[in-house]
Amino acid sequence: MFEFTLNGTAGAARAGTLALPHGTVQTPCFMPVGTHGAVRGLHPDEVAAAGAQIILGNTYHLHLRPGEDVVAQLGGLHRFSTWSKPMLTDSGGFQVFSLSAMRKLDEQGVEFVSHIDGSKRFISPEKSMEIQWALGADVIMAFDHLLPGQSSAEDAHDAMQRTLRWLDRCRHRHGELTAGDPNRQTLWPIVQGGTHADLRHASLMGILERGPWTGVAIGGLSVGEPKPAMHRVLEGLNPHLPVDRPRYLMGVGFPDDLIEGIARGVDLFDCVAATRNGRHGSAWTADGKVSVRGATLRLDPGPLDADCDCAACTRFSRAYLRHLFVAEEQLGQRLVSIHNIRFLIRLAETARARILDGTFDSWAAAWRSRYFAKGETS
RNA sequence: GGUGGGGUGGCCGAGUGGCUAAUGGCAGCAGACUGUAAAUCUGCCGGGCUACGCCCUACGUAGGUUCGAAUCCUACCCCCACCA
Repeated sequence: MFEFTLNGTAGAARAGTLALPHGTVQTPCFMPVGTHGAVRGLHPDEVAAAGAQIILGNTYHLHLRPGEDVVAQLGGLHRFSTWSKPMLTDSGGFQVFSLSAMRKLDEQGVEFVSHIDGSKRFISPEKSMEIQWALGADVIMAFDHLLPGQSSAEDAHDAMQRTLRWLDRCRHRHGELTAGDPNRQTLWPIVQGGTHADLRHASLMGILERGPWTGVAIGGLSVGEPKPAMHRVLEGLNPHLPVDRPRYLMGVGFPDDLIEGIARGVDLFDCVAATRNGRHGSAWTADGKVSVRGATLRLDPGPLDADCDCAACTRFSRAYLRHLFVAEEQLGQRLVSIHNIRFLIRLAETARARILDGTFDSWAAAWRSRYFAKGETS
């Protein structure tokens, strides 16, 4: 269980297969985010129909509501949500970052003020493991400390070292929890270190010393740093990452980020942008972004993206989708969310095919020039 | 026909002498969003410019008072309510 098989490579790009308790995942792969145990706005069948092989859940949010005890009593997150394929939960580490204004951090852990009712909640590495074990995802993440993208070397060093110390505690507690059932859930560590090459290297070395691991995540990117900085981090880590383990670039990304990540050896991605932008009326297409509310779509009978096979593109016109947004019908938000998810999943699927047939580089080059032809940024 | 109330930018609606090209809201337009405190947030929104400044045209219509009027006065037009 948790084995990763490399099926082929093209330069740094890799195509693999990851075996998890609830199924296998073919990589490269985009994982939709379902913070509260649901991909926002979508039915699990729609998520599966979009080609999702694995989705995320969130420790912090599910801990607050409904509580991991409730989820456990209802049979775990898979049964509770009826999502039967693999699942990964984030540790709450991202909330250390995103809720920085309402938390207090020390070596022991992080005290959050609940954004729901103002109550104080304490999450430590051990607590995160306990919550994630109760939720029951196939893959769980270490509780880490991440910082804004442009943090100083001193701050990044501090957070990176804390993340390593917390990793020891995560591993210890998770080992206790899974002792009787080691094939049910696996824990992945997270490389931190900001945009500082030496810190990233030290973080990875610290992680590998503590191994073995069934996968390695790269966190703390796409949090405000310039894109080339993220690319340099990935390039710096690539030669040192275990070849036979999946690499998960956390919280990334936009379509071009998937291309650049895959080209630099990343296997797994997750990002809320597909669903959030979908709800906000921004769709990705092979020719760049399309604002679904845009006046130019008013009488456009064509699909959002002529190349797309999603539930929105195979049936509805741009004019109708625009109408739904203007009329504030939820169907519009749902359809564009489905489209964006399908777009990223299909991008990863195509990348995999191109890696396997050896044409990844030329395909990626053509993809970039078309996607950015209109001069857009992402 | 009489009495009272009212006519403000695409719509609704503030504003009762200068700080008003005119508060708000809606509609419209554009943009942002990366391990989800987001069905959210931001900007533009009379016209024209050799534009972070200037010039036009604007508060029913026409005239008047005033250094200065959406704001005061007069006439007219229209709308609403009630009374005949």
